[in-house]
Amino acid sequence: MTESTRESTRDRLVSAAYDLFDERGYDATTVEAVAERAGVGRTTFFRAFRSKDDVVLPDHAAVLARVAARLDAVAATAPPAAVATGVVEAAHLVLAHYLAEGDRARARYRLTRTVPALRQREVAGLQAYQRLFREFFRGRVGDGEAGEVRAEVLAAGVVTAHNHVLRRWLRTEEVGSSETTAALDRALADVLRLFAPAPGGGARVVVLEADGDVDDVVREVRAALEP
Amino acid sequence: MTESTRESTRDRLVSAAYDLFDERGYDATTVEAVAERAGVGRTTFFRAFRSKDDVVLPDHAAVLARVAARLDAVAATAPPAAVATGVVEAAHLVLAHYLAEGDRARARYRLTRTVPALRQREVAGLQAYQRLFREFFRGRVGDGEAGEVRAEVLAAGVVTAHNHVLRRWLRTEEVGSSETTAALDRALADVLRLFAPAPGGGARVVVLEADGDVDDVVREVRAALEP
DNA sequence: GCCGTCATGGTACGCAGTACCGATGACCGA
DNA sequence: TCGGTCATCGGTACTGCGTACCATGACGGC
Repeated sequence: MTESTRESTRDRLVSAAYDLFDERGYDATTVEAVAERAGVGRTTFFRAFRSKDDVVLPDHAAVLARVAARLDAVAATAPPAAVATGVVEAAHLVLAHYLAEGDRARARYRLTRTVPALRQREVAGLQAYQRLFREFFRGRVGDGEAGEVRAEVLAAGVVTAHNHVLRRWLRTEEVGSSETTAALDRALADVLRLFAPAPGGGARVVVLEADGDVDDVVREVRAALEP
Repeated sequence: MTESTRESTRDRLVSAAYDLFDERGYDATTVEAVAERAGVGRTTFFRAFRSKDDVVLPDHAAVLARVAARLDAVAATAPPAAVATGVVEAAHLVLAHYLAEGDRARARYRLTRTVPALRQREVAGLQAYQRLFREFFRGRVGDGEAGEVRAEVLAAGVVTAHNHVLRRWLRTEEVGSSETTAALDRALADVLRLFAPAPGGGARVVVLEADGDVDDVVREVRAALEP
């Protein structure tokens, strides 16, 4: 059988699975029932998907690979601005995929909310993204043990912020895509700013908010830096 | 009563499981074999543990409850210093549990590294901690949508930093407990400092590193704050 | 037309997890 | 001491996921 028809059976299996999960629920739906509705045998299902829950997240690997490719495109010596751009654009890749999916993404969200096995599966998927970003940040946010921790924490922050915005979109139906994109940018900027290296290179200072007097802030900085 | 029956059935099952997992591997060990070595029936195993992988993380729920209790002890109006202390002490509870476990914790680490199902289970456990810290930080690190994101990102940072230090201890055998405790404090301070509100209340400034001249830093702060 | 090659589907099996039920034994009041 | 009650245990049977194996048929090269 050719490649195109193999893909179509895969798609038919996904559609059949989502339909049945919606009708009877995840646990009450057997793999055999999904295969039967898709018009294939049970064996074919397990050839297309490694497990029953794999059919719920069919293109996780593909999106992950696209994110990895976008991050790989950033040179090791890239300046901070290019690093930030790479992160933001990688995040946009994921968001764009969800926005394109539309209703199916929302159906999956409902499933992962209610079925513990699928929730675990989804969290494991997030972990894969986090590992990607951790490797990406390694060496870019400091050296030594502190740098390692910072890279991992930053990666967790990026993934968490993205996931937060994504969940917000999935939860509420009236939020537009442009609004969601803007919210993602804001959230990512909030996270990335925390770890932004200072232009001078000697010290790293982050100003989160500046409602008070500037002199107070300066005094505070001096107190923190001078022994 | 003999020595073996004085130990609770649950503990006997855990020991039998870890022994067999070490001898034959996780997948090659059946629940029936574990129950048989523990001297009980298969039904009793499933009465003590909800699933096969539950026996690998037997006191996850207990440690989680202790952490929750420690965080609950922090008043909603507690000052930032008390908030930070609560977080650090809660993290120390988890670390202390691992240090007390010793070899079993290392055996579990090896298992979670090699068996995919157990790795998924472990990250799901981390998610539970993260949810706890998220609720704890909610309302303490800002209001509105930005505050929500920040609470979740901060929770992810705390859990990630803790997990990083913990994994480092699990990986290398020569690291002492006091050294690990110090590393945990450092890592948590690094994370918490990012979100620490300024004492003055008007501005928030974070000094991550200060290798350069103090005047340079001050100039930088002024440049960032003054429009 | 004949023969590899590969996707398919069917069969059988192991094992996790659940439901049910009878047996055992501890505890307690009479 | 006896009998009743109740909880815990172990055994049995069942569903369903996931895997291994094998026969079949379609396709393409020779």
